[in-house]
Amino acid sequence: MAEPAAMLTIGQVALRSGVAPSALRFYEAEGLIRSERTDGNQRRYPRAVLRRVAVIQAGRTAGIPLASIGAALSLLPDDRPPSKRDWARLSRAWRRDVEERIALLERVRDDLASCIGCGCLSLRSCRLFNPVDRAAQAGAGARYLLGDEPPEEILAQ
Amino acid sequence: MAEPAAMLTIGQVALRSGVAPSALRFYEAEGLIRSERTDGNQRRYPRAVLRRVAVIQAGRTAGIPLASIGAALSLLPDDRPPSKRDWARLSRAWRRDVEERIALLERVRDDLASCIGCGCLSLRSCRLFNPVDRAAQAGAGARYLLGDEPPEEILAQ
DNA sequence: CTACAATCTCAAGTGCGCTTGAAGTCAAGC
DNA sequence: GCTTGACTTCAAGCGCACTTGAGATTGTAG
Repeated sequence: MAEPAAMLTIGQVALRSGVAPSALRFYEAEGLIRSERTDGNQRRYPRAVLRRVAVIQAGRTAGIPLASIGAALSLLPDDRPPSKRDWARLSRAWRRDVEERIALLERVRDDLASCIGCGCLSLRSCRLFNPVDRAAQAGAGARYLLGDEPPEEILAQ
Repeated sequence: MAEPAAMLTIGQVALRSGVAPSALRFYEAEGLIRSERTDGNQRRYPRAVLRRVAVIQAGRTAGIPLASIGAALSLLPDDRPPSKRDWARLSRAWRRDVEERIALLERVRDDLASCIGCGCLSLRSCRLFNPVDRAAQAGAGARYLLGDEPPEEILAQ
């Protein structure tokens, strides 16, 4: 006697997820979520969409680009609960991303702290000017190539 | 006998900082850095600009919007080394931002971990669906307003 | 003096993640 | 049956942080 599992309107999903209808339509256009349609062409979502939207939200918070989130979501079943393995795979992959991001931020935090110590006056030791893994960013590469002398010159004021 | 402290061309600053000339011009247009000009109207930077650019880079890495970085920089002297107090002020302010951001990411990380445990099958305990401080994001407010029942319904598949 | 790389300005373009607006359709309550 | 609010599509716009390109000028090495 499983009921038809009432579908949600876009407004209801928006309310429950905290995501604007326009964003939901956008996600659908980008293939991150799907909907069925009424005879009158209005979207109807299975409840499972809320899970997907929650995952999208978590990914966005973690700074993962929408396209990557979409790729990850495509590994999950579309409107059925993901299996433990499905989920573990996605979860692990993101965890690494998140932890890298955390490590980067911790480094910035520590650099800021160390700069309080050095006062940035005689900052031979200031890590802000030793941008070790700055290249790790999505930069245009080619950072500190040839002319990269040690901060010596920078230090002279 | 302090020499004229040779100025840097935009290309040199680009090379040493790892920031593209176009970005340096952009930063100047936005008031984050300044330059002097040669008779022929080319930019010349004092070495101190490298400090400012490094600060900009650190801020960007920390996810601080350029405008806020600009505001922070405006508290620092323009082409002289900042005093310990100047620096400590900026440094402390950003440190809080960075730590908030880290805390947010740690929460996402932990949520992902907890979801491995719950498998998202019977996720009464899944924190992904309990978006506690999701509202802390730069969202459009109004998240989980009235119709915000506990995940009960979400849980039903 | 000349050649050539580097620099200049200004306008327009890019990528991401949406939002907004116009013009029209649908669905639910009275 | 009608009104009203929620919904539809499509195109365009926005904010951020830059990049790109055109066309002109500068600065330096030979």
